[in-house]
Amino acid sequence: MTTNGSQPLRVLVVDDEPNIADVISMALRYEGFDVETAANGTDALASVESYRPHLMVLDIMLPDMEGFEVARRLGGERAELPIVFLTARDTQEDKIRGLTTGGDDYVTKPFSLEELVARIRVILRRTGHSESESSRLVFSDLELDEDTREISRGDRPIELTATEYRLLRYLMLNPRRVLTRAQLLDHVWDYDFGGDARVLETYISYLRKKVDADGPPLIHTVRGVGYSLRLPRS
Amino acid sequence: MTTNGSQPLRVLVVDDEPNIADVISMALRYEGFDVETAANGTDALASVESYRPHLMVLDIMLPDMEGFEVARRLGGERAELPIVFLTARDTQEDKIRGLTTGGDDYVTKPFSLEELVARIRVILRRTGHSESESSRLVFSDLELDEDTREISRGDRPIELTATEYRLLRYLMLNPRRVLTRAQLLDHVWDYDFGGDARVLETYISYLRKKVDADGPPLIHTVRGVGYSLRLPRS
DNA sequence: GACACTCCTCAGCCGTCACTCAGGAAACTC
DNA sequence: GAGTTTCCTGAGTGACGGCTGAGGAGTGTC
Repeated sequence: MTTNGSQPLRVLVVDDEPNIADVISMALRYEGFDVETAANGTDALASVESYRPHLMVLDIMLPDMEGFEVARRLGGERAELPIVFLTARDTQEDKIRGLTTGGDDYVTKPFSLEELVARIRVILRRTGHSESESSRLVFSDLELDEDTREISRGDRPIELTATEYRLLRYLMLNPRRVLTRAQLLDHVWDYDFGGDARVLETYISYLRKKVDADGPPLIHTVRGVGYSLRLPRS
Repeated sequence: MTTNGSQPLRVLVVDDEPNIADVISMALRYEGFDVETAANGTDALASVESYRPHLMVLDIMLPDMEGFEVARRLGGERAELPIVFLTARDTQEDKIRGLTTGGDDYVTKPFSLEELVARIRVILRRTGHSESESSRLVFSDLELDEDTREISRGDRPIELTATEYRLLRYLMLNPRRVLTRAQLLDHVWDYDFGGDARVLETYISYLRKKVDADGPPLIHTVRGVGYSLRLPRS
């Protein structure tokens, strides 16, 4: 679904916390990207030279230098390498502003993997690196536009909240596949979400009310495992 | 959106601060221009020869010579190369006025990227290099003329302040797409703006009062994400 | 120097959203 | 069919995001 034909897109993930770097790179590999990681700014710069990534995920806080410094030292190559910055929530946003240009974006920690992957997708699509110029996800008569965030079932528009949107989007990215509760919680909720796992059920319930209100149900429970987006097997 | 068919327009960016040069060149590449940079006057002159840009963005303060000097030394080519000068806010404007010819313009630092790109667009359109002869942005019954800066909704003219204009223009350049708060702040406000992010809400409020005063609302809030210019869904 | 205007800050209000909780329904087990 | 586990969903709540009116600082104008 996300393969780029013959050449997978290369993403360089730069974060000094191994846990974070691993989680991100695993998610991206799963999405069909080729991934390398670096744990500090020096290695990151070297890796840009050798690995030639199409996009970089760059933590602001690195042991040897700030992420901004890495971006600055890229010099001319900077222009061709879009960056998704990772920042702590309390970081002043103004530090980032001005350093992010048309192609860049940033995500505040803690984030959900869905959030991060979605941002990466949008950027790669805009910079023309992605094969799919369309931003629409379609399953049966259910459609989701990632640019405008508009959702519709048949002709009927559907309004979703932010969390509902992330959940439905993740389901639509993996149609027919059974997604475990753990997968859903990991991808849709922030990675440090420690709350009750039953939120998921609540939000599945919300989604059903809005998405499966009329028409055959698309959201199916797989008891003991998780949920799946599929057509009813009549 | 901004591609020029087969031949992208070439812009030479001359600034000795790498951060500034990078930000500008990234923004312009993102807008579909072909970009080269130079860090001083000597390189700039050489690059004009070899690169043959359609337009030059030229900082006044360069390590080896003033931007004016660069312009002067261009000699005969000067007439065919429009220049957007970058000046510090405290520079005497009369110095610039004397040196800018009909096709030129200037922008004071710090500027917003939208501002700079808009000026470049206007100049290229006037010199006949741009493919789009129209300077009008239209969305539904809302119209914005980039040359005259006139805005109207239906038959009713709308008066906007400078910031309101930049904000509405950026929204109209990206109709239907959801623009994040970060994107809006990056593009509409000066690149070193460090103030409260809530300005954005204030200006959205102003715009709504003027633009959405009568007629269906076009400016929509996407909670937790940003804003979007779109028609109400049924 | 008075005035007008624009930009931005600030604070209070309000609605909505994310999440929790609990009762009960459904499904599986034996 | 009883017991157990899993899941569904309505109600409730705290907190956050967003809107807007008021006002201050800065700048240009006459």
